Formats: sequence, C-alpha cells, structure tokens
Amino acid sequence: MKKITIRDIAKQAEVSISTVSFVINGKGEKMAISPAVIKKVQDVAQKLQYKPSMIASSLRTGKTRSIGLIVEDISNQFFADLARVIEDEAKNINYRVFYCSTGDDNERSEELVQSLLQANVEGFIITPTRNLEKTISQLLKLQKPVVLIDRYFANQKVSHVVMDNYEGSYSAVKYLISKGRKNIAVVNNKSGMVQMKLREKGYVDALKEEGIYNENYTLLLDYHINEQSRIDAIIDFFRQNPKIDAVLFSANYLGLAGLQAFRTLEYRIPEDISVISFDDHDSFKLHTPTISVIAQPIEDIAVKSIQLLMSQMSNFDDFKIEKVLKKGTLIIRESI
Amino acid sequence: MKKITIRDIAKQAEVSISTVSFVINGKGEKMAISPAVIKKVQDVAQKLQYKPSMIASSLRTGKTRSIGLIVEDISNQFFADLARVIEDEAKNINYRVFYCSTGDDNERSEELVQSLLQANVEGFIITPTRNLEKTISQLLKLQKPVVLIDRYFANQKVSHVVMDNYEGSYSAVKYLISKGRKNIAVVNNKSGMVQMKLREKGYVDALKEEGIYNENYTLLLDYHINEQSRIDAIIDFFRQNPKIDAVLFSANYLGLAGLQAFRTLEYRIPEDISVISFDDHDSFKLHTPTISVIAQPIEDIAVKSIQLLMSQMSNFDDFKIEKVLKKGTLIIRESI
DNA sequence: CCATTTCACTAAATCGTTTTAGTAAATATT
DNA sequence: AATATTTACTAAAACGATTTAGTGAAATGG
Repeated sequence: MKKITIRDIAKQAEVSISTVSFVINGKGEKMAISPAVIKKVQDVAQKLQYKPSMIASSLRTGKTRSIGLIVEDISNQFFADLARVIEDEAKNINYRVFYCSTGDDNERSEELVQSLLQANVEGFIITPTRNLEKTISQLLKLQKPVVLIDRYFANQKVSHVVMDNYEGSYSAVKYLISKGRKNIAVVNNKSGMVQMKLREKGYVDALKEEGIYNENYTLLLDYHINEQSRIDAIIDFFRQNPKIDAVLFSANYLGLAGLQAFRTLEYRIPEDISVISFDDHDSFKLHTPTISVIAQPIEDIAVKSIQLLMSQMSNFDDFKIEKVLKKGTLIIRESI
Repeated sequence: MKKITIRDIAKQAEVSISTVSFVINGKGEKMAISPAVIKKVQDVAQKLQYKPSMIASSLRTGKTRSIGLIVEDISNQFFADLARVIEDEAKNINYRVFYCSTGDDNERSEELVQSLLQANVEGFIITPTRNLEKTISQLLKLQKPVVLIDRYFANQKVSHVVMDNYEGSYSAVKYLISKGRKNIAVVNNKSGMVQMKLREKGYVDALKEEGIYNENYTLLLDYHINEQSRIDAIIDFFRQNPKIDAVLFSANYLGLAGLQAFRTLEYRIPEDISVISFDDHDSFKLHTPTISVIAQPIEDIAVKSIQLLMSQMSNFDDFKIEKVLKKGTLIIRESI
C-alpha cells in the first residue's frame, strides 16, 4: 500500500511528470496540453487515487497554505468561537489553520511564534501578550503577514481588528445609569493592554459625564490567579463597598467569578446589584437571572481579519495597514 | 533577510553539508566527527540562528512529528479540555497536534481524515462518527496508528480509551434511587453510538433491578437540531410526563438545554425534579442550584490515548490493541 | 615496510513536487 | 520552398534536508 506519486501517474499515462503536474494543477489548458492527454492524466490520477504530497509541494513553492492563529486561551468560549469562524473562513479559501493558546504567557507566545515560523505558516493572526511587540516587529521584518485581534500596540504599524471597547463599556454604563444606578463598579484585570484600558476608560468617562465617578469602585485582578482567588477578591471588594449597586465585568471569566461571588454574598440580581459583563457565554444565558452582556462581533472580527491577512499575503509590499473597529452588541437580559 | 539553510552553515564552517547535518542532529559523536568540528558547526549554527526546515526534513524522512486529533466539536468544553491536555502531552514528546471538529458529520470526518493524511500526520486520535468504521480500517491498512476516544466500534480491532459509561450512568441512577426518586427519565441523543447506548443501558439496568423501569421515560433527540428545538422537545416531553421526578442527561449540551426547558416549565430543582448530567461544564457549577454531574476523567483519557498512540507509532507491527475503560466521577451538587 | 583498519570526513542520491528552458513536429507566412 | 511561428509536450534543475556509500590519510598489525 505504498504512497503513489506523480511519477506513477506519469508512467501509467505514458507522459512526462511535468505534464502530469500541469494537468493536476489545472494549468493543462494554459500549457497547451491537448484535451485527450488532460483527460487521460485525470483518469489515471483518479484511478490510482492520487493525493499530492503537500510537503513536497511546500518545499518546492515555499507555500504551505496555512496560517497560524495564536489566541489567549482556546478553552475560553470567546476564543473558541473566534477560532471556529476563522477556521471556516480559511477553509473557504483552501487554507488550514494551526491554533494554539498563549495562556497570557509571553515566553510561551514567543515559542509559539517560532514554532509556527518553523512550520512555515504564511501568515499570523495573533492576540498578543503585553511584551510581544518586538516579536511582532521581527515577523514584519521577515515579511510575514500579521493581523492582531482583540488588542494591539498603539504605536506599532500593524493591521488589527478589535471591538470598539470604549464604546461598548461607555454605552453599557450609560444604560446602567439610565436605569437609575448611581454606584457603579468595574472589575477588570491588570494586564494593562489597550483593550482593557479602553473598557475602563469608557466606564470612567460615562460616569464622569454624570459626575458620579468614584475611583474606589475599580477592582483590578491579576490574570494568572486561580478562579477561587478571583472569587475571594471580588467578595472582599464588595464587602468593603456595600453601596455599590451595579457592576461591569470586563471579561467573561471575570463575570463568571463575579456571579459565584454574589452567590456567596447572597446578593440578589438585579435587586441588590445590576450586572453586565463583556463577552457572551453559555452560562450568562442560562444563569438565573440571565446576565446582560456586551457581546463581541465575533463573526465580523474573524471575517475581517482573514481578509486583511489575505490582502497582505497576496501583496506584502503594497498593502495598507488597517485599524478596524467593530461595534459590539449590548444584549440586555434580566440582570439589570 | 533570506532563509538560512544547512548549506550556509556548511559554507561558513568550511565543512560539508553532511557533516553539518550530523552535528545538528546530534549524531556527530556517532559519525566520528571531531569535537573541534562539532563545536565550530554548532557555533556557526547558533550565530546564524539556523532553524531547520521541517518541511524538507519531512520530505526526506517521511516523518512529520505531528498527530491529528479529530473531535466532535472543539467548542464543546469537554472536547476543548481534552484537546488542551492532549496538546500538552504531545508537546512533552516534541509532537505537534492538528485538531479539527467533525460536527458529527460523517462526510466532513472523512474529509478531515484525508486532509490530515495528506498533511502526513504520524498518528490519529479520533472521536469517530457513526459511519467512520471503513475509513478507520483504511487508516490501519495504510499502517497509520489510530486511537479512538470517547466511543468506538464494538467489532473493530482498534485501540480505544473511553469512560466507563455504563458504570457512570448506572451509579448515577442508583444514587437518584437512593434519594427516593422513583420516576426517573433519561434524555439521550439518537446517534446510536456505543457510548450513548451504554449510558442508556446503565440507566435501564439500574431501574430494572429495582423494578421501576418505565420505557416511556426515555427521550431521544437528534444531534443536529438546533438548541431551541432541543429545548422545545424537552419541554414537550416533560409536559406529557408530569410524574417524572428525576432526569439523567446523557451529554452536557442536553443538560444545558434541559435547564432552559425547566426554566420555561418553572420546575424547581431539586424540589420538583432532580437533575444529573454527563460531562461537567462551567454552567453546571454556576447554575442556581448547582447541577450534579458524571465528570469524565479527561486527564486520564488524554494521557492514556497519547501513550497508546506512541506505542503504535514506535512499533506498528507488534503492539497490542488495548481497550481501556476509565472510571468517571460522580460529582454530587445541589440538584439532587 | 606493506596490508589492513580506523578515523574524520564528503559526494551524491533521494524524498515528491514545480517550473523554466528547451525541442521536435506541425502549421503559418512570405 | 524556405523560414518563422505555434503546438504539444519533456528534461532537468531546483526546494532543504538525510543518509548510504565512499575516500584519502593516519594508525595499527605482522
């Protein structure tokens, strides 16, 4: 049951391997191969169930028809959904996606980039960690197409597509205010990356406009602590600030921890506290009560980022850097 | 910034490319290359930041140091967790994992197998769809190592590692009975695959032993209907069987749909109905009340399946087929 | 001191494609 | 009819590694 190659077809069809290659790649016409020969080659290929070796072809052409997708955590539903859509989009244009998670670890991120580089992927879609800026510059120097998603570096000239985080939290907070809430808190992580900063800024600005911003109502948590520590920290925070009557969680895993904290605290939602979280999640739909969210435009982000990547791949020297903001969707459920 | 190859090193170090290859692959010693030359080659490689092309090396050796992982749905938390552990295990032995989802679609599964075959993966870990038996036989005929997980074909000689589904549902149902429940239902899917059959059989046997099995208390749903249809079907079923006082869901997505149904039905858990589901999930921990589950031994399954795969890869002609059953864990929460 | 081994390397074939530069025969041009 | 062009292919050189079969020099043996 040996592997059958282009050579076997050439022999059986009694033509040269060049001819076979042209036919297989649909260049038969262009190379003026006669219809009869084209047919014969195709038939033989069919009969022998020929599958081209993409390894050999990659070696020759330098193309792998694959892209690398580096996300923060593939087991987080937001990234899983994103990956799924990106993979589907890629398949449409006959590309394969290699995905992997950084776990927000910078060293691991660099390793992943190196390993994808070694696998010769043709482009990168990355949710960068805080210190990945130089690594990304390196990729650009190597002429590798890169698109950042979810976050970016303000001073780096790289295409990116992210949600309009500022607008998302600004309008969420405004909505809370419109419902009569006055003591609105935010729970964020400490990463300091731009997307998190913007979520915070939207929150702050919305409150300042109404003159009800209170700087004690911000809780910043470390990304790398475990879930129980997160819950404990949130419990502490709310115990110390009993007047808070609404809260915005800046990421789904923060919201999930928050809900567990409220259970311990025996807060009733929305009577005691209104809740809204970034990123939709099965649990938010299922929770009693259901939780309002600012849902990311996952499909839009996926489609646009593949599109930007492709435009770079087809013409690296002369594509325009695009910085794309996609609006999120405020989904109001029972928690407000 | 061109790619640097083994040739460049050979030139700089003033040795042949064979010598470089031996040194790079740690065969310098064995090939009687002098320490001085070894050092020189290594230094040059280091200086030029040489990264071997795995494509060229794959072409020559036929090895890719990669395995294919085909799951049902990577966005299902169970499979996502499984994939994560498998990837970590693989990385430990310097293998790379390509993962993809079948969506329980047989045609897609076959395509995926072909595409992984074409990518020359060295082994397969697969959660097969119903009709994948011949495809898998083909893989074996091609001398490709295969391990099935989560389910398998009773009559096929392939290694597999699955949870002890029978025991899982048997003991879950016994537990429900011990808590005084008498009208216990099961919600399963129609796939008819062995793992689902066993879950049902454990349920049936446990009830028959007590003489309280009622064949009307089984609801079978199609995998491919959307979530709302699932919820509606469950609502219908419980409306028609108002005496049911406990239910076993055979998969996490069924449990999730069930919980939404109960919300519509305004059933109180566990007062009106006790609930237990296969496969743990964030939402089950977070639900009010928290939901009891039969948790799969994800880590065990992942580790064992990689191990079986490796044993096949290192010696395809003389490995033993192993059929491994791993016990699940009954996690009792508030829903009973 | 010549034959044999060992030592320290190297040449060249190979993996399966793609693609450029030909080539011989058929056709068109003048 | 002689030359130019077109048609329908093919030969052979890459791509970047691995590995087998050498090779010339030094070491050893008798």
